[in-house]
Amino acid sequence: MAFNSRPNLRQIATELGLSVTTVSRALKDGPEVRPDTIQRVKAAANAAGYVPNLHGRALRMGLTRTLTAILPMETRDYLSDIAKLPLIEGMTLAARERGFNLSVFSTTPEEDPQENLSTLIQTGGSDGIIITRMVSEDPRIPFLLERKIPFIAFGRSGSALDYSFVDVDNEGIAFEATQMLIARGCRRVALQLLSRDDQYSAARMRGYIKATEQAGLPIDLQLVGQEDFTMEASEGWISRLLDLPDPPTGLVCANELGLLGALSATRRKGLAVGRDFHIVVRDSTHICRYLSVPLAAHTVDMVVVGRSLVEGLIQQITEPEAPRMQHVIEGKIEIIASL
Amino acid sequence: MAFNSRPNLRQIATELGLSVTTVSRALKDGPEVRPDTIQRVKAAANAAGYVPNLHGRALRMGLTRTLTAILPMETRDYLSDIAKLPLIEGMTLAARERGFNLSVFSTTPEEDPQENLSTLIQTGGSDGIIITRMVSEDPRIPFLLERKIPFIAFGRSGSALDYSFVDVDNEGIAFEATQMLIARGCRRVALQLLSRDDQYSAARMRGYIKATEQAGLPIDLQLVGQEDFTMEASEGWISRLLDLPDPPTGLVCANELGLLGALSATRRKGLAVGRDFHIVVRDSTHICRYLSVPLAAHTVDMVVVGRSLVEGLIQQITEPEAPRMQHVIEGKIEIIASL
DNA sequence: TTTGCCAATCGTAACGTTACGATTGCCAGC
DNA sequence: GCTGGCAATCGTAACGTTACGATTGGCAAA
Repeated sequence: MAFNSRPNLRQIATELGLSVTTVSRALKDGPEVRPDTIQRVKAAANAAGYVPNLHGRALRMGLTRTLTAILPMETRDYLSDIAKLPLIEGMTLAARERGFNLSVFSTTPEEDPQENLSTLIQTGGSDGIIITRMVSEDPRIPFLLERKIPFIAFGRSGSALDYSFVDVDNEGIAFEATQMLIARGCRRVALQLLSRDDQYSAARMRGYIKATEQAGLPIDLQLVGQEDFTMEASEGWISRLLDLPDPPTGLVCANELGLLGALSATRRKGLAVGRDFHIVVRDSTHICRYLSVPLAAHTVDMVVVGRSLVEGLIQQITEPEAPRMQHVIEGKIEIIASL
Repeated sequence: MAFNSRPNLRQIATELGLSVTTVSRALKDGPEVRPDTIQRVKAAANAAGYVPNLHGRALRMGLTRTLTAILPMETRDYLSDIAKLPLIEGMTLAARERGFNLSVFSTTPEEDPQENLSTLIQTGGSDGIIITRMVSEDPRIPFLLERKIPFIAFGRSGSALDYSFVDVDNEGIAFEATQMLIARGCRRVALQLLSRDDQYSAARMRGYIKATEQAGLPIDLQLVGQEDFTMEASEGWISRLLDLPDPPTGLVCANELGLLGALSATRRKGLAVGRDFHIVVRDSTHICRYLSVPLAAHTVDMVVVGRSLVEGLIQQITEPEAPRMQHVIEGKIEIIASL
């Protein structure tokens, strides 16, 4: 179907003088069909350009071979969304390899995520859902579990429920980042958190505290900021910290926007980043390479994350009884430009 | 289908003591059904949470209500791909409004586009295709036209064939950009073109020449560079131009990477951008806002482009005889940060 | 009462696939 | 020659939907 009238099983069957059943079985190497018949059928199917009709198959088998990823866009600024590109790439590549299609369902922040989910489920035509941007005790998790809809989450929700997820090791990332700054001589390190994502922030906070305590340094909650950091908000926040009597000399940034705000603030104070002030940024796509500023970045391969999400979801669809994938992906620190 | 067993027409029909046919017709306000029956059916369908099964319908009607967008990723650098995010957003939103799903087919540059197209067509399950990154005399156009596969292209191919496309007014953009630089006093303006896309480059070249000639200035082809500009390549190219005895004082950039290279080169030469040297950049997502450099950007609303592509494609699918959409979208110049 | 008409509803087939049980043909064993 | 068993193949039904022609019932006209 879809575009033009493509050959179907019946056409191939009559062409070969076989039944539809035999052709169907032959194409999937059914043991009931004689090997030479299988060869004949495959040759004919190939010649005719036969490809199974997805809808016929889906109707019969209750399987769509389509996965749907729900991707909320920040809209305010696509720079914050750039990590979604390698994510999409990883997801579609992995899906293609397994014979699935990836449907993308982009949403705006104004829309209710729950609402969207219902719409999507009703629209049907998908074997499973990839949800992102998890929040603490995310209501979508019980919602989907109750309805027995296969799904996988990018990010943990902190709920005790048993569900599939792939997450980035935020605790490890924050730990290593803080440790690195301390090793460079920063005795007071600022930590930038995002307000919207509790789990993410909690994990980073744990890593930060662990590294600070391990170094025998005191924890000063003044140095931890958690808000919805735009570039301006980030600039204001770091400016205020730099005005403290005992200002921080290192910063663990939340994301690219946080970095840009911090750079702006340090420039204004006349601090040289990489000498007077050290920054570790979370960067999924090496944008910060282009800033020509000495800093370190903790990067995570989002293509791998995307692939992993798709694989976990497909596993859940094909083997519902298998244990859920719960995969935490490590990042790695890279020096973007040294002093 | 899809996930769980949802109510179907038959269930609702037996529940109401009606036939499947009547229920089906009632749900689409068929004139053959009594108004109060329609009410009853709709109420029951609503209560049961009935939603038509896409595959049953697709099988019967030969329509998938799915569109597929083929998106080649640069991989080397997602920064060059960031415009795809608003594009995706526009496409999915418009598709959703019209009851279509958007399937994304991400490809890597190593893959053969033609090959990909065949795979995709064979996979089926799509009513139409959105192709991007058109090249001169793009072979995909006759390929798809021959097979009568509904498609729309983002970008023109320069071929004389009659097909649907949405394109950005590159000639107008280059014209306005050049004109603006000349108005700011630049008597020699450099133009940066990309090697991969002939149509794009040719259009920009036309706009550049038109503006230069209109101002009565000579055309110097030394100032026009066409290559695969990475940030480094761009920096090298503009550095060489600045070493000329009569260097340019203005630049029309190809994209974000070109801008970053140019900024790096001017910084090294000690030129103040916005005073000694003027830049107009093509920017689809306002990334350049974050550079805090005085420059002008020619922006195109990629959400609009995405919506337009989807609308053109759906039109072609639903009304095959209607004229093809051939839509050129204007950009607009914005001063990002003035001196 | 019969006929004709129209509105309302129903039954059947078909889209292309796969699951499952039925059928065919062949050959060994008696 | 008949039976049992097995390999190979076939036929039918079903998934949920819609198109199309058939059927029903009621009521007005003859």
